[in-house]
Amino acid sequence: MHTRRLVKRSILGSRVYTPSPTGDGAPLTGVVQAVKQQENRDVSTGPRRNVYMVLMQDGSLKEFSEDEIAVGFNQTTAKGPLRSSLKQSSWNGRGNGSPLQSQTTEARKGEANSLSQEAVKGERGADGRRTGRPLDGPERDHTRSVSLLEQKRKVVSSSIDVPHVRKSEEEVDMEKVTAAMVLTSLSTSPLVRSPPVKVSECLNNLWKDSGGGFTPSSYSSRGYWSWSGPSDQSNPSTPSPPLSADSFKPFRMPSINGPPPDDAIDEQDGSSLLFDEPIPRKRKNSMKVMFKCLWKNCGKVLSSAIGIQRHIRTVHLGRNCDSDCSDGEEDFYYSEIKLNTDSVADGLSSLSPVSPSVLSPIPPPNDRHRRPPAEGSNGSSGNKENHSHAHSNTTPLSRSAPSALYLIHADHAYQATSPVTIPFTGSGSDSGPGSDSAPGSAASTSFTPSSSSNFSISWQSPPVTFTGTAVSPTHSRTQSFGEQRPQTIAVLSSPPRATGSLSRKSRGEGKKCRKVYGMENRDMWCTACRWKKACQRFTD
DNA sequence: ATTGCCGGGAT
DNA sequence: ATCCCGGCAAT
Repeated sequence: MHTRRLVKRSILGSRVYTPSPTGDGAPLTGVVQAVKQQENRDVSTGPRRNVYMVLMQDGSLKEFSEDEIAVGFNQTTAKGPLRSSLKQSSWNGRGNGSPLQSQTTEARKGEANSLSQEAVKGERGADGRRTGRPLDGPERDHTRSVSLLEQKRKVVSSSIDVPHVRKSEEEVDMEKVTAAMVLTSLSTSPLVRSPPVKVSECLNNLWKDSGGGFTPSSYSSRGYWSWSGPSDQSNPSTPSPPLSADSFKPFRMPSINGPPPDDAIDEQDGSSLLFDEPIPRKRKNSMKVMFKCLWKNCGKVLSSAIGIQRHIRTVHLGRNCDSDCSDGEEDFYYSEIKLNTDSVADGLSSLSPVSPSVLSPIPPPNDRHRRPPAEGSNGSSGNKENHSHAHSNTTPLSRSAPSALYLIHADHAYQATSPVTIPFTGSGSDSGPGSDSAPGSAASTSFTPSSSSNFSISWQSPPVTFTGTAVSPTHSRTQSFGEQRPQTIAVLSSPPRATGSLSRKSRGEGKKCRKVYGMENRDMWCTACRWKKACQRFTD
């Protein structure tokens, strides 16, 4: 998306010169707050005449026509941006509304324009900036009502000298961030998200301070969003509206395609979605996958596996190397969360084709592959058993958004059982899977989630297998009986592990090789018994 | 505690 | 593929 192009067209927040009200010829400077577009109704002024709301130095708001003001010192360059910024203004048609309200909407668009402010500033140069006067009493009162983001933008644009040389890396970052923010704001509810920029500081710096004040540390990519980091950690029950991430994710994709651009992006992603939208919105097609950090007290949720891996690797595992040197350990510390905003009832039924192994939030604590985060900081002794309760960490999550169906998909291979094979005993050489002699059994094994768009999950078939009464019709006692179990009938059921204990073959009652021959005659056992597999000789 | 055997590692 | 074993669950 061409952020830069879009962005360059805004005039909002730009400093302009206005004719002196006293007519003494000394121009005043002001900052464009909004643009009114007087459409054809005002024919006298010509077609598409613009009126700019300009916040003057003395705190007053004045309207100026397009002809009366000039951006910066260069009047000719002003016209372009001025005119083209029409569509960005939300003031139009809302002139009677409260300024704050309209600025709220406007502010979000303003975020997209922050870059343009740099561009404009480049044209404006230092001259215009220095004409500002120190702020004194009345001005402060007035400017307090100016939207926060507006302030931020202005500060960024007016107080930082950004030489073009510097634009290489940071600007690219900024563009990404900006793009992300714009897209986020477009897709989220119009709730005001107050930026963590201190208003008073901004106001103070707005006019008088051209140098110091606001230092855009790393172009606010990390600094700007950093508030959610600590609070997130200390407050696991932070409402985490995955739906915003939901809508956010598609826009993120392009940036993820390449080499993961920047840690800040990923981090910010998760952070912003935790912060962004306290009120989840319903979406139609709302099955999304998020990745939740299972580390104790972390619970960070990111929308990309890369991001969460990086998060775990850097934050928890304390590894600084990039993703190449990952040994896959991160995999143990996050889990996939499937978010479903449909009703729970819907969720369960609609879910099964999508992810069959979705049920238990976290693999059971006895899982030996899942190591507790031992090497963490100081290794506080309580951590270990806590980790096994990692799934309980998700409860605050679900509590905070009760309408959403949270399904944590443990995607590790060891949790999936082998594909269901339906051996047919007897009949000599069973010619392969194609034989459809058993209606309804074989066909179900190769289930392709046709309706579920583009999930490329090549999931194993569900593990629930009934072992039919082991009809071993021609029960030969030869060792070469073969390894297959007789007649295991697979049944596809949607919540595969719900009947977990059934997945284990019920214990055989009859004699087994071990019983019959005893340990001392182990060599007489059937191979399965020797291998501690299900006995094939004395099947029940 | 014993036993059956699943899941997975080693070769 | 074969062999072995840890460990779970049923008994």
